[in-house]
Amino acid sequence: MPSRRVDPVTVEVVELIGDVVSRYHMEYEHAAASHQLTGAQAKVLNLLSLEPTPMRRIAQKLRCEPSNVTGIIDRLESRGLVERRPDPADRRVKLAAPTEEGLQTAERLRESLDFAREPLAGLSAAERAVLRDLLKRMLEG
Amino acid sequence: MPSRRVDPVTVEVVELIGDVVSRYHMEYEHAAASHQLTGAQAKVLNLLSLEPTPMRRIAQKLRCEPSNVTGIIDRLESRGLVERRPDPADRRVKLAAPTEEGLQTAERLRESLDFAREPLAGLSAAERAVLRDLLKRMLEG
DNA sequence: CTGGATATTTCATGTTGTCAAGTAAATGGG
DNA sequence: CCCATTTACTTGACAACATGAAATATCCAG
Repeated sequence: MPSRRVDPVTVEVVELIGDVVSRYHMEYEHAAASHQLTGAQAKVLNLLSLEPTPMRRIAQKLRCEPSNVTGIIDRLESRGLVERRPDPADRRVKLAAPTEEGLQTAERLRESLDFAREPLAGLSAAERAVLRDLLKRMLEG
Repeated sequence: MPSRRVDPVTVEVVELIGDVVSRYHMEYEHAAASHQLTGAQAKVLNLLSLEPTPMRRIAQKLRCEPSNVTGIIDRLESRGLVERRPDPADRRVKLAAPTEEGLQTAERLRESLDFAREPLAGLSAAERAVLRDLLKRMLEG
């Protein structure tokens, strides 16, 4: 029995979420590309702009293998946006940290990531609060 | 002007949408992998299960270059899930169509894509309707 | 019929992703 | 202290996905 008790509203919501996901990606990639970054690079640079992070931790955040992070950091480093620093507390660890230029790029990137802010302008403050609560409960479930 | 009037609720909603997107992807990839498919292959197979589709049209749906679709269809075809058919109306066009096995796989895939349905179960019918309307207005904006 | 547009493929190339193997450093039980 | 194990990272091999340019076949308008 493939689809039993399929509430039509649920189906609609599922489709809308698919649309949101699709739009999110499109606009994220576009914003990244406008700074000559791929989506993955933009994600990592944004992460590092909060604080220098060990390679392993980056892999966990990205939910990928650590060996993958090596390549992404390599490419960011070769462009002078990121550097590897030793961790004074553990010589095995390398902390990836943004350079000055990397921080500036991350800042400009954040500014161009208005994709979710602008569409939300159409909702009132009360509606945004309702949306927040519904999304929160959906994610908890 | 980097950050003018950044409503904290808006920021929260943006973050939650990021979470939704991340979770959607994770679960989509997982569902696809459980049928030995990549995310892109699952997306295409699902698309084709609705109707046979020209290569070019698939590229438009995926928002990628047509040359990319060639490879994805190649891999699906080599596994017997999809076949290329001539378009009787235009001999330049190739229609990608699911095989019988491809249709069955698409059907099973759909069943395992409950990722968005299950979390929504935590919301009442009225709440789902509100969520639908808010998402709809957000996407229109 | 010819010239330009369209649909697909092929090839070269780059990024992201996996896995297995290797190096270096930390850690804990004897 | 010493050795075995674990942990962090890199390397290398390989596959999928993505782009762009060039080739081929077909369509279509003039």
